Amino acid sequence: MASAAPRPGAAVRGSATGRPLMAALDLLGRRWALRILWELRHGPLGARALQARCDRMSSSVLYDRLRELTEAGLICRDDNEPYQLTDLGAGLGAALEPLDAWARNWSDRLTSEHSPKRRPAPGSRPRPVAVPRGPGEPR
Amino acid sequence: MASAAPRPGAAVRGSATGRPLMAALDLLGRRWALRILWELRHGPLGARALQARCDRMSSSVLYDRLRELTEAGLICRDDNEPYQLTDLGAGLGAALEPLDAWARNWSDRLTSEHSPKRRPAPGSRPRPVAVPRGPGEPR
DNA sequence: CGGTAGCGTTTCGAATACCGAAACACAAGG
DNA sequence: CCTTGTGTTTCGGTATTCGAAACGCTACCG
Repeated sequence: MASAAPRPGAAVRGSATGRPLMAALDLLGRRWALRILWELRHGPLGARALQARCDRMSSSVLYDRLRELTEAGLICRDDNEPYQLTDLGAGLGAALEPLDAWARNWSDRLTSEHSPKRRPAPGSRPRPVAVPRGPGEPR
Repeated sequence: MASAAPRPGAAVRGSATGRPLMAALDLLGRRWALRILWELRHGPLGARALQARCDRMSSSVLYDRLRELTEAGLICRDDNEPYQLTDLGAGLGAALEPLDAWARNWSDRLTSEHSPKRRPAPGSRPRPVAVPRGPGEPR
């Protein structure tokens, strides 16, 4: 049986504190979760249509995710209509864009420094940075 | 033995496409990964100090994450100095803020609609939203 | 009727990730 | 020496997550 969907305030993967960001990353970090939301951006889709768009996604995971995302209020469905995003789920898309941009930059850096093992080319290796005094702290 | 750290371009958890965002979520969605980065925002920390700040994190996972984050170029260490963020890792903090803000809003909504099971109070249930025609597509 | 095709959904064995505690190595100090 | 404090690895057990196959249902069609 699949366990309960991550909720802010309760213990989640990544930390027992239940900080909202942790809960979000727990939810979204699960396999295919984000991909499902992504596919739904284009419009409502049925379960099998979703599965078709997400190559290799198995249906058990699909339904686990659908249930979790529904409990989280990111998707919903009317009666037996196809699944669709809620306004909350749609807002998530915008919130992910900076992370997406960062990830692209990250990807560029990793791939430009010739891929082989890990050790970046001499002179271009990751430099430490002066710590910017983060404002909030995790609790 | 721990497997290789997720890299953009290679298959990762969440999708076989290796889209940068997916790889990022794979990496960051792993238990304690983000927490470690978060703790390092305050300044360099040694392994045991990190473990102390992250209650209940077991050392085996800690070192798995440290290795992964290092391979990903988000953290580094000079010789046997404490671990610290790279500029790339520090930039991630900023990229996460919108997501953090979204997560707080999400948290507020979930907790305000009296927690019980899932069905939100009548009249406040998640409404579907007109699909905003997302620009990019997954691939 | 049968059959077969599409959909939503569940079951189940196997792989993986995670945990907690113990141990190893190594350096410094008393 | 012996203790104390680091950084790190190993190991057995447990929980989570996966993928493939199966199940049930509603058409639709010959």
